[in-house]
Amino acid sequence: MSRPTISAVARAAGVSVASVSRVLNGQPATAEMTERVRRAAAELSYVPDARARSLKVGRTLQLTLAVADVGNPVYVTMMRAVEGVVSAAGYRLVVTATGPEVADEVALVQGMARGYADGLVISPLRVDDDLIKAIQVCDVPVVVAGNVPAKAGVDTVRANSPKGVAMAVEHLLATGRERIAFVNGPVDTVPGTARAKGFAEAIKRYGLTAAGTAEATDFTFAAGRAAGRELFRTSRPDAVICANDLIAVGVMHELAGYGLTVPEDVAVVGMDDSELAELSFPPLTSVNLGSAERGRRAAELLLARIEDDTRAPRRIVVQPTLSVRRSTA
Amino acid sequence: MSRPTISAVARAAGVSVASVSRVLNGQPATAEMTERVRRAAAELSYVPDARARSLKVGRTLQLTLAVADVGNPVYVTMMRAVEGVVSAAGYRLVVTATGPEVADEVALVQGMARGYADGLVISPLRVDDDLIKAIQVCDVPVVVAGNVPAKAGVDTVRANSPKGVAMAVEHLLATGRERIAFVNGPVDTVPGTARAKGFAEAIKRYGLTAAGTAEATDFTFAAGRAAGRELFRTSRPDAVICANDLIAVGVMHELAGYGLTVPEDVAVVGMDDSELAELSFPPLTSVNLGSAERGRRAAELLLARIEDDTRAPRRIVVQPTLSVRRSTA
DNA sequence: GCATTGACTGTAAACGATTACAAGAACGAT
DNA sequence: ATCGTTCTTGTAATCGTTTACAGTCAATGC
Repeated sequence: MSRPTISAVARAAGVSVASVSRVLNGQPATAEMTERVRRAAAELSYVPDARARSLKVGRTLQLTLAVADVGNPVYVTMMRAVEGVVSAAGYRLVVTATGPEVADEVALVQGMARGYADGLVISPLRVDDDLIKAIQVCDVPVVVAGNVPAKAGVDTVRANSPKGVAMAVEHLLATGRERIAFVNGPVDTVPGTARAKGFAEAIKRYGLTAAGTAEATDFTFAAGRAAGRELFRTSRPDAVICANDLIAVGVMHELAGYGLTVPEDVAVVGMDDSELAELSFPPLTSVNLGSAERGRRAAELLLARIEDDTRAPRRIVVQPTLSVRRSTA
Repeated sequence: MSRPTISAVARAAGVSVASVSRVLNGQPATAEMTERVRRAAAELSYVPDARARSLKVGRTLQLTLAVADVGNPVYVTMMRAVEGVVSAAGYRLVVTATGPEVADEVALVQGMARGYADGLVISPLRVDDDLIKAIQVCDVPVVVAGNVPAKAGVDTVRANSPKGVAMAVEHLLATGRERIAFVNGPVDTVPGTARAKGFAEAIKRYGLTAAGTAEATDFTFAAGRAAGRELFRTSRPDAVICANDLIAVGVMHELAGYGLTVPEDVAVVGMDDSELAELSFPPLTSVNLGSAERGRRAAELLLARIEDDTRAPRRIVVQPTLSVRRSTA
């Protein structure tokens, strides 16, 4: 048995479809009309068809969040934050995983024109001109949680990761470390380049040189572990800053394998301050790049843009904080 | 400038809308017709409206996955598995977080009637008659990843967690442990009751008594930590089985606080064998309840059900395996 | 050369809602 | 009693597609 339509309800209540629609959407009607429609709708357990409704009114009440990897705890944090804002505003959140390829992201943005959703928050790992162009010509509002050039003219919420790296360096120096190494993620990603630059600047500012660097092939535990092995083959730093928490945990595991203890022999700092930082052992000092706040602000920006499409694009920068835990004590 | 519609394309190409639709959907047409339509569509960068299309054809090509907590790594695993199957079949995956309340889940299932998606995989923490009834009367296919009574007559994929707990007990006994404690999650949840039952049966079978039990208020790290504290106030087990990995990690942190080392003083076993088990320190022995496989099978069941709605409901049970790591070495 | 076939193409009716517009009812003012 | 106003309700158009059906036209067979 198929779903009842609005005309079935109208027939059952003995009124017109227009009246049913009006009553169910809270427009004024007599008490008797309201009663009859309500009763008939309940009787048939009618629920309006979202497809038809969104075709007519031009809105789906769905928003999309696109992230590179649903498994990365930092995206989980962002997801929760976005979900909170979005559902409070009466929208449903659709979470999509883009692949690691920038082409996937371009396809996703172009696909938005199909009207699946009323807006998009995208957190791209890699950005190129195609993606920016796709966002610019996209006819549904898009907010980028990440770093794109100001001249692109798109709404943006980003972290200040160079400053975050600098905070980590300062903290390590202040706690007496002298030979600081850096394990980055893939340098052809947006966060990768930003963090590499931040580290280079920070140590230069303090007149230091890097006590070793390595590049993980990915922002994952396994890649972090491999990069840690690489790093310790040639260097003996007394502190390691890592491009994210997963890499940091990988490095800590590797250190344990060499009989080095954290924080006594080597201090380790992660980035993202994800739930993992708290769970890891020892608990990981981590640069909080404000993923929750970034998610929240991005969602708010998107809602505002949906409200008023003529507003000038805004670029929000969320400042980092440092969560000090035992891994650098 | 608003999106071009199919009639704009038809006008530009000098043909009828029906022809445009046919060409774009790959139905036979003359080479010239195909060429003209393709050219006009590309010219206007036309993409068909998903809302209108799904209203007409009655399908959205979206499937929904509903989980209680997007942050729980076990759901992340399941999510990835479902996403893989679903996108290979040409569907988009919509991930929704239900709240912890069963009423939220009922509302979600009822809301499916709006036609947001063509099917639903739901992994409910708590199940009651309302939820089962909602699933039964729901006119879009639903697959439950979890445990519901056979007489409910719904497609189901579930884990065998009693057997999983038994495997953990056997492993601990085989490695010389004698005083086994159990830290459960909330006992009013489906996995909570199943695991409590499994533990009670297993230790009885081996003629043991529990060396202590505690109940975390939630399947989270913080709750696990608190439950660990509770447990060790009164008991001195040499092994602890935990209802999931997050709780296990919480317990391990607590143990470290007492100067007890894992695995020398106390062995710890988690459940779910999530990514966290590998990351934790020491790496956590964990019962793999097959979340990836459960996700995969659930997705396949859903696709099959969409294909043929008359099939008798199936109940699939995925068998557990044990991933032995250092926490019980 | 004409009827028949077959392959394409166009016309128009859906899908299920919302909503502009018109029509009818009720009511008070003149 | 009549008119105008206001409030409620119904009729029908509309959103952008797909698709059943009918129509056109060339090719084929006799």
